[in-house]
Amino acid sequence: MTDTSSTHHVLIVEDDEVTRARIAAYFESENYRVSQSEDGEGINRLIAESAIDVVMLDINLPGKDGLQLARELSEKTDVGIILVSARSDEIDRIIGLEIGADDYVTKPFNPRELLARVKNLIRRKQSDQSRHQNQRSKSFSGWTLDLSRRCLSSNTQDKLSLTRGEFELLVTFLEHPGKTLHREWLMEKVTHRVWSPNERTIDVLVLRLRNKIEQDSHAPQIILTVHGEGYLFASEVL
Amino acid sequence: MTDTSSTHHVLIVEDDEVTRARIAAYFESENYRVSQSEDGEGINRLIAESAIDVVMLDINLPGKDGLQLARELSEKTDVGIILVSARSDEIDRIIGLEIGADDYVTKPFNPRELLARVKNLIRRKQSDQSRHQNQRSKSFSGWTLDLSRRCLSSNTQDKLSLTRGEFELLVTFLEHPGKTLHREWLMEKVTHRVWSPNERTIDVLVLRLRNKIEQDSHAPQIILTVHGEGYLFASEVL
DNA sequence: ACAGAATGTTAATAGTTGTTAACCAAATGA
DNA sequence: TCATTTGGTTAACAACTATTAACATTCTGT
Repeated sequence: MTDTSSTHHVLIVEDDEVTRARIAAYFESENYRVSQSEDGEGINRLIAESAIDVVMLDINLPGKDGLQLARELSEKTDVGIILVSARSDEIDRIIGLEIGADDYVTKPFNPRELLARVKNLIRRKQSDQSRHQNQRSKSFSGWTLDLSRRCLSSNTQDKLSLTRGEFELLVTFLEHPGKTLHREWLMEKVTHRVWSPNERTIDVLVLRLRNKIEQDSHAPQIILTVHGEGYLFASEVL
Repeated sequence: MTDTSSTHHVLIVEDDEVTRARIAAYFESENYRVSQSEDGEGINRLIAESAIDVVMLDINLPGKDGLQLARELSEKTDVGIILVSARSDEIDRIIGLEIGADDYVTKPFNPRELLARVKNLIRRKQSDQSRHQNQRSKSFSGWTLDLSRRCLSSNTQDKLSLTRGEFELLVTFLEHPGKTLHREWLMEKVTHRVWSPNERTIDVLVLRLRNKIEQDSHAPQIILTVHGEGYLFASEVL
């Protein structure tokens, strides 16, 4: 299966254009897919939609508070966050605030150091992920998904088989419970294609999955719709 | 299992054409079957489809990340992976080996060294395999396959004989449980021919095997279909 | 060369996935 | 508030992919 994103995708949020371009060029030369933003504007959306692995976030942004942004991101997404700050005392404050960032760097920094931290973070995230994947099964609201047999079982009902698409979608939800997942992102994860506006592929897949797992698929309890955003897996996963 | 040809099949993934041609020529002179790719594009597919023994994978590929590629390969296939890196960066080394690569070479390297490592890896893989093969039998979901007598027995039912094709197919599945095997690949392993689209040979063989080993061949539990991909042996093998 | 078995091929059937469009619900703005 | 717009749901269908029975061919042992 050819992945859209075999390259890791990083986002640089930094208001100083020179610094930004320098970091971007460095990461591009290391074969990263690089996105940039000069302020925090719109990065929520960008991250939710385009499978970004790590954000390098400058704290001192014009207008927006970088810390607030970091908090939002760590609440709403599973993206890796590396905070960049000009002052080391500020970093102390951040650590105290337990904001959800995964790592931090103080200016001035060596691009190599930043790269090393990014690599390290990606590796940490991936080994978390593969620990997830190595589980035999996952349970949620009465159902148990058998990952090796690709089927669902429940205590109340019979075993249920899932189609490939339904299985992939459900696995994706189970890996990110409690986060709103956008169509763009789901499309990339499930079908390895990019989503184009007005496409209903994901909606139909959600419909079919709901018909199988929801008690009343017209009043879904497990996979919720977030209007204008995407879908949200609302059950606890064990 | 005897390969199509007595020669081993290696894949060189390297963007520098001169280096690639040099390595290729060297391996060809040593009677290897050599495939080449200048970027990671499509090698997933190539490996899934054409019985490659070892991939030599340059980490610094244009556009694609060799490490990510290595991870995908080691998750989805049982191919041997040797990473080639321009830098002796310790991080790369650690990540590489953690990610599922089998060996590691730094540039500049002597082709003889690379050859030695490839030979070594093939030997390791073969001794793993022959440990497999030296087993008298393999068991899975109630069945025991007697490898020397080429027959199946179970506690509940009578002994069952398998045809050559069914036996080869089953052995192939038993050697790669939990991996989705493509028709192309199965075709090469089982019948030693190449698969052409719309051919149903493998499907029919799977059908016949299912009829013998599945409780309900219309709702298979052991050999699963992965729509658009291939077949997957879903039982645990001991 | 023959019988019988194994294997390969074909085509009708069944199932999965993607697309469309009609319909319904939520947000928006006079 | 109601009309309008935007976004979500869903059935129906089209395109694609897998299953399977029946038949054709090849292989094997005598």
